[in-house]
Amino acid sequence: MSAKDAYHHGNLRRALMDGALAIIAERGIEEMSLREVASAAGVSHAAPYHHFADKAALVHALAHEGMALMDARMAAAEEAAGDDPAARLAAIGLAYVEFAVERPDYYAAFTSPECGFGRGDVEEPEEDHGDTWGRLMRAVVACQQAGCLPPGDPVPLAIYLWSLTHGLSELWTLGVLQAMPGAGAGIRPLAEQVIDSALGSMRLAAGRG
Amino acid sequence: MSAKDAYHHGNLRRALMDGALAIIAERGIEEMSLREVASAAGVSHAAPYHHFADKAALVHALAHEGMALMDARMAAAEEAAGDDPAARLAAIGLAYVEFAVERPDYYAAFTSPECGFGRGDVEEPEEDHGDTWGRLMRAVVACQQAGCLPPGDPVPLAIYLWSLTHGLSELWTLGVLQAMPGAGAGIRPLAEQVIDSALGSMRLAAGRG
DNA sequence: TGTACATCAGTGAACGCGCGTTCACTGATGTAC
DNA sequence: TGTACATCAGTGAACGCGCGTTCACTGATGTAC
Repeated sequence: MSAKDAYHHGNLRRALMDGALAIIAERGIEEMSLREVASAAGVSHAAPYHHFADKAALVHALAHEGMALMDARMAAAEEAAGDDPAARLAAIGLAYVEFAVERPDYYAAFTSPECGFGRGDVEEPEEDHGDTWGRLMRAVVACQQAGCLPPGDPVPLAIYLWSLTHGLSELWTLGVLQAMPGAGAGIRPLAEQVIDSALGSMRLAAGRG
Repeated sequence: MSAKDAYHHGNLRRALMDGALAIIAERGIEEMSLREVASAAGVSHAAPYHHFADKAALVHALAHEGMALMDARMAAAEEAAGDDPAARLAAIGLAYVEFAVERPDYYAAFTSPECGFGRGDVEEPEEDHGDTWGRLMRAVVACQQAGCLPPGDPVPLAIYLWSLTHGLSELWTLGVLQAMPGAGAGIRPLAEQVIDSALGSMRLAAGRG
């Protein structure tokens, strides 16, 4: 970046967010400092304050963007899965795991205690967040109506599936699963197996009930 | 604590660990500093260095102790569950979730990237850690032999159950699930429902296969 | 029981560091005429 | 097209802070005789 580009950078906001993501991906969100982000963007450490009120605002912006990206990805996967409700639900789950594993930077941002998907975001999803929980619920209900998930309250089913995919993502990212035999093929086969197993055995339970 | 007790404290190591746990429980592991821990124990900020080589050693000790406590709890729950392999497996899972939720301080310590149950601990469990993974695997195999889990490679089944319980614990601790309707009764009914549902539908799948 | 002494576990000053944030500033940019 | 000027987005010095860690020290403790 030339000296001229540095002045009236044009995209400093974006550059700062990307720099922050890179640092988070590399060393974790606790290690991310505004000063390092600024210096990585080739800018003085005071410059970010023209684009973010404070450090928390940067993290919040990342969380926001991350949720929107993940929801978009889940929407696309759901759409691509066709009409079968079970396939759509599986696609949502797989997209969740893949996003969490591929983008631990975003995932760390919107999973962070201060601005993650704690209380408020589930109850009052902001519009441009996407509505991950709502999407999951609708897919679960559609499966119930199609008879491939047991009838009754959909909430416990949604919690079950969210826990499963969230836990799988987390154990992978923590490194536990990556150390296990057969992990060489990456998260995708494992996620497919886990999700198919969940939906498959639940479908049996639905048929029985 | 009197001034006399402060000298040759006798239990400063324990007091430091307890103080660290309290701070972690209250504000998270990133906020825990050796200086604050020392001051909470009523001792100068240099005193901890007579008991821990550095800050990482403190966290490591907490992780170690936490794993041992959790394993002990799982062992007790398993024992108390009697002879039915499915009941034993469910008890293990429930104990995992309860420990994680009740002791987010320990959980944060042994889940932390630097000294958590990342790579090494699964492959080479230290003896006094307890062997959480091994316990889970044995319980899964026992269920397979009893015909209440599908036959075949037990590893994916164990991963499945670990992901489920880990994810449930994490979503609860993050606060997402606590904001949902019906969360007033705490984690236990939810955990029981989720675990029973998993084992129940898998048992159906086992009967079918 | 008393005394000398080694060891143990504290103290408090000091180090250098990186951090978030503020502030007066200045050079570049874009606009009105 | 040229000029005056408001605004925008940078700079760099400075602030106070808490941190991990080191160090020489000292008072308490326990033990050998």
